[in-house]
Amino acid sequence: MRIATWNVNSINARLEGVLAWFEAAAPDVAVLQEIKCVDEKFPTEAFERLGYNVAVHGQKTYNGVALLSKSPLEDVRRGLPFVVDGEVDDQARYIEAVISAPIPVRVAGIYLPNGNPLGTDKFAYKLAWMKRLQAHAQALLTYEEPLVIAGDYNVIPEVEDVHDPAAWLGDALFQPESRGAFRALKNLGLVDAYMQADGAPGGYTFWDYQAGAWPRNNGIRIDHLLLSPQAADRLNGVTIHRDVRGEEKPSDHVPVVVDLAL
DNA sequence: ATGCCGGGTGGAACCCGA
Repeated sequence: MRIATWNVNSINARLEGVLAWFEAAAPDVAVLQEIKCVDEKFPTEAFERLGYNVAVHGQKTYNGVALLSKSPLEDVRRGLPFVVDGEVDDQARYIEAVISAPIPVRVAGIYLPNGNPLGTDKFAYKLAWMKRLQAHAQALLTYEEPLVIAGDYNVIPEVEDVHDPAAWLGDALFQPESRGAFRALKNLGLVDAYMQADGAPGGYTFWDYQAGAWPRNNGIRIDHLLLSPQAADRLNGVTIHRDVRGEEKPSDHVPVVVDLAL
């Protein structure tokens, strides 16, 4: 079973290229981030024609996530639980479902907050969101089942994951607090699929639109798939579809696909 | 290069992304 994650930077602006990629790559499951539309504006029928079941957690203008699967979706959750009662969150950044394959797998799609600039409520929101994610991941891990938490984490885990580390020292994606929270998440018992399957430096998944970042390969690795032990034990490989970045009207992120023996 | 590009909104200029 192949499970993909892709920040598409507006599903409707990107639809033609996204559908072409889905026809060619044909992942069994995919999570999309930054769809930038409400549920009713998501091109559900176009994906259904390709054989996908569709679950959407959208919002107007910003954020928005979707989960697609050729097998039926069960137990769909939209939004992370709150750690403290009474908290509110109007940003659509989390979707989760159980894929009813012969061996079921729970797949979560996340669009983790960017957090820039530092010293603002945006960075505090990022760290608070990561705490909520950690609490929920800890709960899910108690099920001891195949689990994949995939998406745009907006965290550069290590210096090997960035072409020009010095340029990112003041950025929320490369702060010790952000990297520490990502490590804490992994320390619950989750495995970074790319690091287990490959681990080569420079496995970038994002290149800025500006300043010739793509032709200069000035990239960062921020799109990750974290696996529970039951999923990691079935890991066949990970593929970063970096060529997609060079196509017409690309997203600034490329798809990352994990292959699990499920 | 704390916005050079690019998308969305709304109908110009501004918010947001990483």
